Amino acid sequence: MLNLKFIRNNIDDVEQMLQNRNTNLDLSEFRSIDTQRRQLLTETEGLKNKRNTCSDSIALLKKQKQDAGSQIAEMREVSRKIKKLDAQINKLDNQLDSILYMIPNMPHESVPPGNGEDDNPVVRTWGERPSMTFEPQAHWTLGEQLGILDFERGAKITGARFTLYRGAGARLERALINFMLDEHTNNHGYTEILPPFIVNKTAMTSTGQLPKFADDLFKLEGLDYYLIPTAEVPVTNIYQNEILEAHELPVYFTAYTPCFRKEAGSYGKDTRGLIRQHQFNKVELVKFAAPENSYDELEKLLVNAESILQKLNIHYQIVNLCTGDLGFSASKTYDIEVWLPGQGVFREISSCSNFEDFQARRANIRYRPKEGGKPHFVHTLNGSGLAAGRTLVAVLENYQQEDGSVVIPEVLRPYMGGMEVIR
RNA sequence: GGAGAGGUGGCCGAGUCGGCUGAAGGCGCUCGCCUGCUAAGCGAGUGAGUGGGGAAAUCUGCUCCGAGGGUUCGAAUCCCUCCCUCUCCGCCA
Repeated sequence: MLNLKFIRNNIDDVEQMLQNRNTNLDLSEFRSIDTQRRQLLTETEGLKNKRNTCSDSIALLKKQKQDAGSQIAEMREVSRKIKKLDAQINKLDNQLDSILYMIPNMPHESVPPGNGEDDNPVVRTWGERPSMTFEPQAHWTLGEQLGILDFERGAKITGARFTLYRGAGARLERALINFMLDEHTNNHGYTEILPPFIVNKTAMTSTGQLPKFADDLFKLEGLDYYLIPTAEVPVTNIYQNEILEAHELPVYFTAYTPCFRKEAGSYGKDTRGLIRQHQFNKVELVKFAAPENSYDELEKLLVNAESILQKLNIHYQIVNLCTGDLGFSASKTYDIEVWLPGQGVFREISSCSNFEDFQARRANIRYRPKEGGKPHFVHTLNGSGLAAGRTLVAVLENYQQEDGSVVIPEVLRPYMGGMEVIR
């Protein structure tokens, strides 16, 4: 969330930002609650000051065995007033919080203006479209023909948007996960994490999934526990309510987890194939950085994610999300979009974001600056490195051959027991 | 699931019959002194949040001893609820 004082002092900018992000939120309520709250706060603090000093003198009187009856009677009245005021303030605090939690992050100045995904400028492109002398197939056709993806049985076991992997398909997904983790831990300096796949409400609120996006989460019956929609949630919360030392920053974590999303509101979208599942696998990259170099860290994180596709030798492009397409918690986001010949489109395979102190403020993650003094909020970043299911889609579609077989990319073969082709 | 113990500042750890304890003592850290360097020693300082005054150094109010309620003029200290940790027993991957 944003800093209360920041909103108070820059309310016009915040309202402009809400417009740019197509967010329908009126801040007039915020204004009135905020001023009211501050009035009551001054009042109650004055009374508390009186109570504190009086309590001291009552203690003194009692020690000297003198009568303190009249003061006690007076303070009884004061305490009653304080209790009443505090209750009012508490109510206002809750109202204020619920507004604060719904305000999205301020975009960084380098974020281009725009209404939606069509306005995202392409930052750079890597590689080329594979030249195919035949009509490329979509991955769902390839996967079913090869017997490695079984959409019907997945739906039978659970429902729509659940898929059964089989044989070389299951192994290929596992190979991709292991390959990615090895790259990030061995070559990019990340520490591997295996976090809980179920988290509590506090963790979900810290990273921004709650309260606004409850509809997209799977909640466990009768508990305040949720299935994670991304490893970002448990991994960012590793340092919830902690103060790090400046020399510890930046911290790099990578984690494989399954991800669970309801995909509410996307009925009829990407219904075929592996693109939009309720459960998918992802290797995530998470960073905690000092504010002064968090944007350098974002560029590096992006490069780390890209390197996976480069080693797989798959064509992709990078877009800079515009104000209208930017996620709720992010200040800036790059999407990596991979080329899918079977569908003839670029599809998002990774989303790399700097959240600045937006999540850190919610999660209360701070660090003590080198020069000493009060702790500051860290900047948090994360990005997919990459979504494994969609990477598998990209491999199938880009490495397909005319006969429907799929060549396994060189770098994955050691992870596939030396297998070279799936046929 | 049953029985018991406990949750205090960056860490360890005191806190008596509720009141000069935002918190003793120690460690760590910072600054200074001293020894040729290192180690040791000596002295001083060192929690967080939020509000107000001042150009600033800084001064000042309020809150915080797992979380939330309650009792009281006053609670880290008493009562209730919840959460977490540890030990033992049972069960289980």
